[in-house]
Amino acid sequence: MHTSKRVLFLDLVLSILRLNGLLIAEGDAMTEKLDLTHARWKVIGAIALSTNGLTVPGIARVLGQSRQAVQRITDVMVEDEILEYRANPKHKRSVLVTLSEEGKEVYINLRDVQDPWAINVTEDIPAEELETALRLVRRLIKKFN
Amino acid sequence: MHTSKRVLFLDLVLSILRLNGLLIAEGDAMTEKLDLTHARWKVIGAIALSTNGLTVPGIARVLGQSRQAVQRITDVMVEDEILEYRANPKHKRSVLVTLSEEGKEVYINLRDVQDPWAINVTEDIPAEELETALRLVRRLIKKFN
DNA sequence: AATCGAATGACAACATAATGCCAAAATAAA
DNA sequence: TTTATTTTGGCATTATGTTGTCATTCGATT
Repeated sequence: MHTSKRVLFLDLVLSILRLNGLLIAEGDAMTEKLDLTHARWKVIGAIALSTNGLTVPGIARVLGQSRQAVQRITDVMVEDEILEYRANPKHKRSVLVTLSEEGKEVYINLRDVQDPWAINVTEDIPAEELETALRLVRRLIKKFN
Repeated sequence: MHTSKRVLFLDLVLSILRLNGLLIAEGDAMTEKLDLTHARWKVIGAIALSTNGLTVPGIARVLGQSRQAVQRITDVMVEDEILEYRANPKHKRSVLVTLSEEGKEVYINLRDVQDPWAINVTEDIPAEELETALRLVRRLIKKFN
């Protein structure tokens, strides 16, 4: 049966919205014992994946959120000594957000629960399918940037 | 270059979080003139795609959200006469949420902006890729249900 | 029919995020 | 350099969503 691309795409959009909600629930359940919330582990994940450090608006762009929302979270995480603000050589006002020593430990603990989860979930999914999906998702992201 | 499935998957997860944010921004920009917010068009979309009507918790399941959040939105949308609560033959307390006459018009307007957008975005993307991605996303949704 | 567990509605408290606004700084363009 | 545009920080307001709790209803099991 032939389904039009339009319907296919709208279905994909709704499914991604749904998967987003489920992923957040998964993450929250997974990080419950680490005293993390999704707002927090999303920020930690974004920073950990970056190579040269990220500014607050940079994190917001990676996460597809408003910079104000990210700023709020990073401020309290700096207070909690999970994150640190460091001078940004490329920008006087916009500081870089980095993991503190404690934050790095948190990240290690995060990976300790995240990795087995990722391995388990993808157990029966070929890498090729993941790659194809990732390529498409990135392609869409580019369009909307 | 070979990337492990684990990293691939975690990358996909972050990308989906990001795409989610961008899709919401796209939708909000698109529906600005329709006086809709993403919380609202998500509900309208879910109802419109259902065949036999949906209850509030049903909508929440489709959207991957809490039923309380959906209830809050549907309550104000009923006040605004976009939605209607109808008796549910299968459940005494859990009513069905349907589009009112005005709501149907809103949905028509929604499709008027949504369809060209969907067609435009998928212009250079083969249907097969969309199908593959949709299959994977649904597969993941099933895992997390 | 009686009972038990799951689903639902209702409400409150809280967390997260978006929006709007303005000033300062950075970047790009002239 | 000067000007214009964009980015950023900060702040307040509002919107959205989650979590927790309790009573009611539904559905399944016995």
